[in-house]
Amino acid sequence: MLHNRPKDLQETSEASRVLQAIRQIVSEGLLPSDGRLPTERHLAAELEAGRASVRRALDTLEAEGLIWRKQGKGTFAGQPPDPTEELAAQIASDVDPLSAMEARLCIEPALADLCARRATADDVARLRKLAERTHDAEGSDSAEIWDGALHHAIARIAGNRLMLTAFTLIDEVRMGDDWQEKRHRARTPETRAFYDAQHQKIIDAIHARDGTAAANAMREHLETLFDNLRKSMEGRP
Amino acid sequence: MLHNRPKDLQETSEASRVLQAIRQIVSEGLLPSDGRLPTERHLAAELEAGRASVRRALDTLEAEGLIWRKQGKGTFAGQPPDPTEELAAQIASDVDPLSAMEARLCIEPALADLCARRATADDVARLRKLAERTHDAEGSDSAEIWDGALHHAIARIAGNRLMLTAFTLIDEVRMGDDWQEKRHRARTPETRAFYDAQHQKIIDAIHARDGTAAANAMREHLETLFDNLRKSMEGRP
DNA sequence: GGATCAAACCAATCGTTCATTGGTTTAGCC
DNA sequence: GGCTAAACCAATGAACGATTGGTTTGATCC
Repeated sequence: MLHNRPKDLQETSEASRVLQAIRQIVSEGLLPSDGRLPTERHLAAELEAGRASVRRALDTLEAEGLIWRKQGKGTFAGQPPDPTEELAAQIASDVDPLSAMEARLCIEPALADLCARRATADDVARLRKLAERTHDAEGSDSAEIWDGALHHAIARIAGNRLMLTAFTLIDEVRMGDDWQEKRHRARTPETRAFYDAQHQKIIDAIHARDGTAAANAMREHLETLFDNLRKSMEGRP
Repeated sequence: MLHNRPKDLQETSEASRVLQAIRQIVSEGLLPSDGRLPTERHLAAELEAGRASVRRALDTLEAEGLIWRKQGKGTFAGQPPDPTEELAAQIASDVDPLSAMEARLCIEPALADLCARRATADDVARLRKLAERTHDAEGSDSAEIWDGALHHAIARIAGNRLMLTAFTLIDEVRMGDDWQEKRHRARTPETRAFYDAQHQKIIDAIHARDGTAAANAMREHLETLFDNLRKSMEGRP
């Protein structure tokens, strides 16, 4: 409770006072295990503020990605949950690497296209940073992870929730199991240099806002991956 | 009703009599659109048999894969549904009609392509039958359903589990609600004739095993749907 | 005795209702 | 302009009852 707020010390506005108070609640571990915050009405009463002020503060925190809200449900700390993983686990058993690649070849060029048409300057900068990380990665493991992050970022920037979910589904299944090893074998120093160049080409097209070129570059990239995967598989089935 | 069953002709047992009767109900198209069978109690009364006999018959049909049952829900013809619906229901809230159409434009042409390369003669025959049903459908509701079944069949024949799941995801979200009404307005007698012709074109391409043509025909079909949806939306937002 | 039926009960599901919660608007107060 | 208070909307969830498949029991009929 903050009942003893001195009325004469109003150097900071009501808005920032409330924001600070809620931010403290969130950052400290003072929440139930599900991360649920008190209701807006409750917070308003507790902080002796109006609901509008509380909501403005929550708006800020939501924009910062620290909380997420759902009408009729509540306000929660952290990121909104992604139910995709569960579904991916369920269907992973009857999906083989080739059909996963087929699916990627279908959806990722389209995502690159949308990405090129919707990316902001910030987005492009973030992609370049990810490509750099992929390039600089030491081990094959690490390179895989940054490569995945790059593809995922492109999917997110594309700005279509359904297609992002479809991509995530494919990605989860792909990361799932088994063929991890096969892909590892398919990633040699030579292919890595090749992949880096293709990533550059994709990002350049996105930077140039050329959706068609981005889609083509992505398709080319995936075809390369596909070929290498096939080679690696027919060698040792 | 089978009230006039002669008591003296008991060459076949009660069990097989009930089984035959229910099998007929399932195989004929005497079910509501969702494939729901009458309740066990209802069937028992209708067939003048006990519930136990009806259940034994349903056990057989379930073992044959012709029906599936769920406690508290009912008995249905066909196969049990995917776990995809759950995911669809969860993300349906933040998907708008336009982005759903965007996703369809991405995935369905690719599915048509794969379908053309993998469909058997039986598959093509089934597609033609569905297109016919769509054409003959009386109401706008009914046409929607058969249209959906046609697109779903193409996705299934394409033979890629991941892409089928992605399609089902989009389809479930699309069928969810809200915009149902908008799509209804977009479906007029003129557009329906147009759609029928486009369906024909798609199936012809599949029949000819021409993947590229099938994809293009599908894309054209979806573009038409997209345009009509947009018109219908801007008219009354 | 085997098969069948009637009845009763259990458990899962669905539709409805109602309270809760975030989302939004309006009016009034410094 | 910033803030509060109040009222309303829309979405969610908990609770209840009705429905439906799942199961058991005992009676009935060849």
